[in-house]
Amino acid sequence: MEEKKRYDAAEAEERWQKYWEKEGTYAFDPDSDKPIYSVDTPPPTVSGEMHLGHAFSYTQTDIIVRFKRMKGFNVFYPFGTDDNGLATERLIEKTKKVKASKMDRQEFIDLCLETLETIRPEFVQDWKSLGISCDWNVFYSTINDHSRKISQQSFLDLVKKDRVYRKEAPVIWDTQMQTALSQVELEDQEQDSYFNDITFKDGGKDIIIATTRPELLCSCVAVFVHPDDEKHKKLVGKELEVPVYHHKVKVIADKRVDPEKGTGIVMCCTFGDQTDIEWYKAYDLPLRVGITKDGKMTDLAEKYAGMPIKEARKAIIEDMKKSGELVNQKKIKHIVNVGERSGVEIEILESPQWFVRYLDLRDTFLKSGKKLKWYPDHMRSRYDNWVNGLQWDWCISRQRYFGVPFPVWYSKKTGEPIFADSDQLPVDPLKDKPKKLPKDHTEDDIIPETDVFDTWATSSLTPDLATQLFKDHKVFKKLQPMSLRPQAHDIISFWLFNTLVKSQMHHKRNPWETVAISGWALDAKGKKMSKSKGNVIHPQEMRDKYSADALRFWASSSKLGDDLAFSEREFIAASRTITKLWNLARFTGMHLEDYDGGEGELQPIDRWLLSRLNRTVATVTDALENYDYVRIRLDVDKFFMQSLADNYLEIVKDRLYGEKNESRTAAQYVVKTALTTVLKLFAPVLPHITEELYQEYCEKSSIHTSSWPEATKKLISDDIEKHGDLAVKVISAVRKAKSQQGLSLKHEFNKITIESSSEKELEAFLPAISAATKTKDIAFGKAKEEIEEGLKISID
RNA sequence: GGGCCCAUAGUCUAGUGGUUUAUGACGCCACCCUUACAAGGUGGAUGUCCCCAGUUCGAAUCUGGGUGGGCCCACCA
Repeated sequence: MEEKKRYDAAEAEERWQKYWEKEGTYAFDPDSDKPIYSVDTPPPTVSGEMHLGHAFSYTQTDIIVRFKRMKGFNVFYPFGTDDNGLATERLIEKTKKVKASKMDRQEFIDLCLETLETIRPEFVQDWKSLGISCDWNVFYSTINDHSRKISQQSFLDLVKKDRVYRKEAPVIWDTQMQTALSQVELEDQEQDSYFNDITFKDGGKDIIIATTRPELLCSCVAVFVHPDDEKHKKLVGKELEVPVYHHKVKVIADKRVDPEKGTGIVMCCTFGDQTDIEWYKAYDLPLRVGITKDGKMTDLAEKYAGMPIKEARKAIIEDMKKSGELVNQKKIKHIVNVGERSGVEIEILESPQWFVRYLDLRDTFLKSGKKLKWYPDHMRSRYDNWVNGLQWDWCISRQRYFGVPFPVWYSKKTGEPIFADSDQLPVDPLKDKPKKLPKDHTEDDIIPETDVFDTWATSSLTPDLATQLFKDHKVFKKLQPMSLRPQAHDIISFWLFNTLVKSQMHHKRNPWETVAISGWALDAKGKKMSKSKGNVIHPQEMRDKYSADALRFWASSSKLGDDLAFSEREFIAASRTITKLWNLARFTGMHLEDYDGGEGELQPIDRWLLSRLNRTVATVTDALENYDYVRIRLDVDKFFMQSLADNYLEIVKDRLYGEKNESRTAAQYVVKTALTTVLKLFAPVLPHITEELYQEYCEKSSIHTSSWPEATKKLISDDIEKHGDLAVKVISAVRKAKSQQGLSLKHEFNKITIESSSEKELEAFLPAISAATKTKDIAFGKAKEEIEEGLKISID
């Protein structure tokens, strides 16, 4: 047999990935009777490449899934890509140098679909090359026909259940992207601004109000003061004259006013911020729209009409300075909401939108959250926190070009919506016509809805998108509810919550039994990675430099839910473990060529190792059942490096090299058992190297479909371990002596005298000590005795 | 401002009341070519367990308060 001296990770990893795909190692078997473990895999957004956070969290899930597979589950582990919505639009606009707003809509959609097809394989390849054990044939894209159909079906079902409505409502608006946004799509940004003290007129008296947005004066519909504000409460009920525009507005008392802020008096505009919306609703205030959808002033702004918002602000400030209506300006820094993709300050505008009504279901959602098993458990409170804080129904419409269209048309005559038939889905109302027209309507009497769904409206259906691939199969019912939802903590309020909402509405049950929440991968300083900071680490580079297994080893070093700072040293440590495994397996294999499969005559040191091994199996298995995969890293690594490699192997070397007898057979048995078990325990974390060594030295079939080791309880013994540990202490003391005297470890002392109160326990390990220290003459003795030659060791 | 989480050697980390003179790794220092491995081995040095107070016979561990950091929410006139 030609032996390779070194492990070529890059070569081996690619070879095994191809092997797994060819052999269908991770294929879900719909015909199997084994219990199913199903995973609602997060579909990553096709944005060109996998980032380190992906590598981190997908590895953590993969470890759990690989464990379940080895435990005998029929694993359903699909893979999808999320190629819906704004992210894709932006990607296409950038790479293809086009503007969606300046193109024919269908042409743009075709370009998106076409581009996605070409970049998707390469994108998915990053996941494959990490050794993620998804069944790549169970695939969905959130924009393909299958998903569009399910998403539209979901909408129609909610219509039927009276859970959706269309309404003119104030929505968060991005004037650059020209669409409604959800709370999720906002970012905070600190900006320099001015607090402008401006004068409203109470008859002849000046009332000073501070505002950062004087250009909204044309939209001013009321003025508010705090009901307990002694200074200003006498104004309540009066009508004030708005500067510049001279219309009159009422003064109303409301406790949402902070009397300490500004002058303690606030103007309410429709709309400046969220509080304005609340007041607008609570006091039935008029609507005065000052801003257009593309961020310019309306005719209401009179001389400023048509100006972009910021320009209008400057102009109105200058004019008010001249007129004396602006009495003071204070420079401030304040936080404003900007669109996460456009970076532009958001506005609140009223526009017709589709909503999912769910505020009435708050209690159901809280109860459902309690029924889920959360790992780690404390993540549940983030969910509760969000549900308790819900203020608005879910706005699911977006005024974008690329996405899943609403299956809706409107009657030109009545304005009533006309819904698609569920058997004509997926539909694009821009191209298709409704199956049934309302009475007295021809096709010319209808107009299509041009809005598309919020991406969450579709991605909240991932359990359905994945399992409905098996809809016509008898296994379908068993796939839901799914066993596991893995995801990161930042999107608990969106993806997790929305998925639960849809599942409760459609199926009246939770979409999964368990959720596993992973943390974030941070840069080496523990800071969030972002392109603008330039601290992005590409997992592909690390994979190429070290190996996929090393990358996984790093990812497995942080507890579920904890963030992990990038550390290249961990990759070096991982490489070391991988090399060590390789060498240990080679050594073991060398001595197993004539192994007959028997147990031989076990020596005390053999029982010591077997006890440690079985204890490790027991704790690691138990931990993995609780999603605590870090134990693999902590316990298996420790067992393998310390007990097995550093001590046991050094001790049994001379038995393995020695003549064929029962003692040698026992050593072969233990070494083979330990190697096989260690490989299996490491397999979820290091799938490539363990497969390589398992198939070379253990079995000719995949380690990943082999059975997870079971701990043999009767082999675990506290006493044996304690006594063996003493022997290891003696060996360590001898090594220390050699090290301090500058002697080679091979050096043979004439005699070693051990002083210990545990002579009886050590007695049985003398042959092991002798072998590891290369010294034949070992005896017990007293410290006081004069020893003429050799080494004296004291152990207690 | 509110909720949740985190804080252990230069760095990462184990440890949820006594078994700990705190675990392992990286890094550092010294020695060693030893029949798996020099991409190695053996040994060594390195800690106010964030701070203060309390509970307890005993606290890294429990309680309260503080400081620093993270995520989410709210505010952002």
